[in-house]
Amino acid sequence: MAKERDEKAVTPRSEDYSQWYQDIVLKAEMADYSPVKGCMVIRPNGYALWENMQRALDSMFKATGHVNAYFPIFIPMSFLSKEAEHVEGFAKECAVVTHHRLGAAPGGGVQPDPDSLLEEPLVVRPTSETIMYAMYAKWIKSYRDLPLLLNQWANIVRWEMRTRLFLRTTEFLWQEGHTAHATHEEAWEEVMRILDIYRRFAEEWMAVPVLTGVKSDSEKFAGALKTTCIEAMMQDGKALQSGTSHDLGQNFAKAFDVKFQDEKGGWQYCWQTSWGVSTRLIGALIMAHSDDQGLVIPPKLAATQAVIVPIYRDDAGRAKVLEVAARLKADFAAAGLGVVLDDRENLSPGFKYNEWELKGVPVRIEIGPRDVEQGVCVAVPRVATRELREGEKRQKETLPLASCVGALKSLLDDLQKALFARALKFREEHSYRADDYSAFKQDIEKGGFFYAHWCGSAACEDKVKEETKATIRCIPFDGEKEEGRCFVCGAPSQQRVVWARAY
RNA sequence: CGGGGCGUGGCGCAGCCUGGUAGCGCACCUGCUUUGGGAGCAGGGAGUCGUAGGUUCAAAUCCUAUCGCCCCGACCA
Repeated sequence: MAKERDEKAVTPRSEDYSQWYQDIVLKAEMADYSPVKGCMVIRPNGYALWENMQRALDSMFKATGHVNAYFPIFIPMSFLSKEAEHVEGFAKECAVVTHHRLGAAPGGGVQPDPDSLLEEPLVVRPTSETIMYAMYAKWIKSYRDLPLLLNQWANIVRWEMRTRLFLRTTEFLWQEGHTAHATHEEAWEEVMRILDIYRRFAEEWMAVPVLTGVKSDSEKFAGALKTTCIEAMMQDGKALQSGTSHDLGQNFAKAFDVKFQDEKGGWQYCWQTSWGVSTRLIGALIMAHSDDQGLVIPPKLAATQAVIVPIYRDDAGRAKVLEVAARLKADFAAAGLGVVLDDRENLSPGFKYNEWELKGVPVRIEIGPRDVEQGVCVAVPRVATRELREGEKRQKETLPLASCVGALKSLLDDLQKALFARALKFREEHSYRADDYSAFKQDIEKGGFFYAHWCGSAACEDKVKEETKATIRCIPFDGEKEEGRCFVCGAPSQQRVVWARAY
């Protein structure tokens, strides 16, 4: 029995965190490996989550004046080399299209037709700054054309050496916003406006608390003046960069000649921003909330908020229970809740409980003959929203059928809050002040965020990375000014920065 | 690109060392009994053992080559 259970269950986090993560993704049917190395198939359970994320983010972008557009997946190779830093940052991971036709191969099968060699190879976009700004140069002529606030939802390709489901795959889905402004101030406001949207999305929808801050120079986006980010802590104490918003200054504007005539008739280069979040957020969500039972999805992002599991002994009882269950389902659906009635036969209720827990459905509703008799049902949140009472193994709430919809809604609400609170508590319990570098070298092994003084030099940063694998995750915006000394070299420092090992 | 591991019914594995013509669990199909935390019994279908060579009377097993995938590290969202 124990062995059978092992086969169905996920590997416990304590045993092998990385295997646990993989098990969750595969067994909850979020994604699967594809025939192409490094690429994954996002299955309906995973894609539904992405769609809900898209919907929430997209409406926040729209509410702040952004509009969607779509640019080509192929970029002329020469575009990549127009901005020096940018090409250096991405050259190593670009897929290149060199032919436009297949022909018969000598040994059978097909091969690229040598006669179809492209004059200029095309790069599969690793990000779209270059091709978008080539167009911006064409569209922007006057200060009246600014600001230009575009976003696109797209797939991109980065040929990574090592991939992990959702966290880093060769192809992934994301949104990339690209804006052009008349002044640096406006551009910077945009950078911060978007970062705040990302923070709010992470905290309010994903229930994942994030730090916001600026990247050190060595961690910033290739071609940017400044990169701001949201950083989340995973349950193994590692950091996950979950979104970035870049101040591009005029670097790309100069490279692509994106300029406008101001009120006085003079020509000026635009100030630009770019920002993005990707399907990596799904990885963040999994690693922030899920447990050894399986996936945990916050109610606000779940496609299915509740699953109803009917319980019965015989045909008569079955009919009665299913009738009530169906009515309950209709009531939930009418209230705008995603609900599934699991009326599959020959599967025991216990089996269904485990399966839906594995898939992360926020609330399970049990309804059996006893409940029908008393006009109630039993609601079980995926994660407890309150302290368990004496003798209580898991939180089960008995809800009168009459007021069930409202009760479920508030239970979902409580769950959303509980998940955030739990994640925040976890982060706080794994955040430390580090003043002594040699102690830090020991402590970093256990994971967590370490707030330490840093002199600002890349040399100290490199040394730490070399010796501990930890990097500066961000220079937090809300960090207090505090006189101190770099914990590596002892030079003066005005503020603590956040160090951690990262994905 | 280094280090490790793995390719055997749909999934997870055993068998390989010591060659003898493929087995277990789960899943699936049928029937009956079941259903408040992963149900039981009976019957059934399904695998050219990653690929290509070689050794041998005989290869999942030994030898050689090759392909692929996963994990860990260096690069990155």
